[in-house]
Amino acid sequence: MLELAILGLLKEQELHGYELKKRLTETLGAFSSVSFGSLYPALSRLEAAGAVKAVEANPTPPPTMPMTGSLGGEAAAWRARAAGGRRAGSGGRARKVYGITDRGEQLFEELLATESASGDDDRNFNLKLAFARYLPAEARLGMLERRRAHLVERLAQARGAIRARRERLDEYSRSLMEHGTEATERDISWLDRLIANERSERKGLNP
Amino acid sequence: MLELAILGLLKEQELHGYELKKRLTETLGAFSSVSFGSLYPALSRLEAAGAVKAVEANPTPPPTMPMTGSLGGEAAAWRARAAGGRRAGSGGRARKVYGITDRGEQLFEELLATESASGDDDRNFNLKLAFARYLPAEARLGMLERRRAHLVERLAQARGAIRARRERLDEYSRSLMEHGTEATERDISWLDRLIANERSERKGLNP
DNA sequence: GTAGACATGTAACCAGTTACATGATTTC
DNA sequence: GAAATCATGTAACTGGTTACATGTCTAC
Repeated sequence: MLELAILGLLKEQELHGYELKKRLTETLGAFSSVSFGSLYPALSRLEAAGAVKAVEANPTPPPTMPMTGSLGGEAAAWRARAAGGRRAGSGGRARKVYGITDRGEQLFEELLATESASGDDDRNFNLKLAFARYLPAEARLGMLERRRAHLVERLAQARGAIRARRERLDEYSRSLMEHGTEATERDISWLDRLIANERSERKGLNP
Repeated sequence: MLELAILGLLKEQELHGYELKKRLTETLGAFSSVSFGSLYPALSRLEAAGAVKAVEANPTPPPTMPMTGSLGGEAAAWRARAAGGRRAGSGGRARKVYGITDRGEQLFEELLATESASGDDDRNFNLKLAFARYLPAEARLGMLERRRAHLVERLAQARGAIRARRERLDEYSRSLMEHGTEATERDISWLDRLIANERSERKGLNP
């Protein structure tokens, strides 16, 4: 999971661990806080697997990103390679800037497509959605629909549980469960909007 | 965390592992799925620590629960001790029915009060709220307010992140983040309602 | 000269997971 | 007698965590 997030960020631009962590924390809600203690080992694993490699902090020409047309991130890219070689003008100890390899791109694709049975599920979906733009339209739609189905089922169960126990539920549990079902309802209709969007865009493209 | 959930359920009535798992799954949203592989070891640990003990599946008179006035749960209590001794009329292998001890009650209190720095945080809060009725009013209010403060901070950060990157965010990430902030806003106002409730009840009781 | 941001890494631990092993009882 | 459900448990693994160790550079 963390691997996926790392690869996804490195796909956009080369980064060193410290900067990577910042990005992880501030942009991917799924990783409100990764610790260095898990980030660096993850990077090592990826490096050992040949999915990323340490690059000379060369003057990387604005890394051509064909997919998004994202003009942004430039400031950060600059920050990441500041002043050429390792040990930049600002900041401390020598940094190791990583780039994604072809193997890494491949692995990313696999991880993103995986029906990741294990793990948090909610977190997982959020993370994958953050990288959904890299998925082919088909797969993306499938992912949204599976998620929707899953939430619908969860909602049904939650409602069942509430109905079955309503009177013997204390005030706090009841409020918690009701709030939970409301949140799930909203998640579902949010997904509905995303799905509708996908479909209309698809229709627009191959008429 | 699992320990807390187990103790909380055993506080209400004696249960065996299998039944415990069902309760965990269906009522505590925080444990949508605990596996036996973690439940049984947890029970062993608790038993080793003297927090729970295996009880003779005696004809337990309707376990007097002073705190909640919950009339419910009787059907399940019956199910749990069906037909007296171990190896009941229905179902398979001999079961081990656990009850909470004084040590366990104490541990429960500690776990519930703990500023559990580690772990999921969201999950954690939900679980604790489910047992909030066991907390003294003071502590309960404190817990709600800390949670609120935490969410407010998270909201501010999320908004900052969105503002800072709005244009260079792809459609999916943006939608995800916006949906996230909306959810957080709702969580906050839900908490506000709970907090208001606490205060008004407190006022009602010591005028 | 010291506080604080930048930067990387290791080791011990933790709370859960899956997969496996075992076995009784009921229902078809 | 096969399948489903009830019931308990172990072993190997996973994916993170905290705490610690180390070091550089900048700004006050």
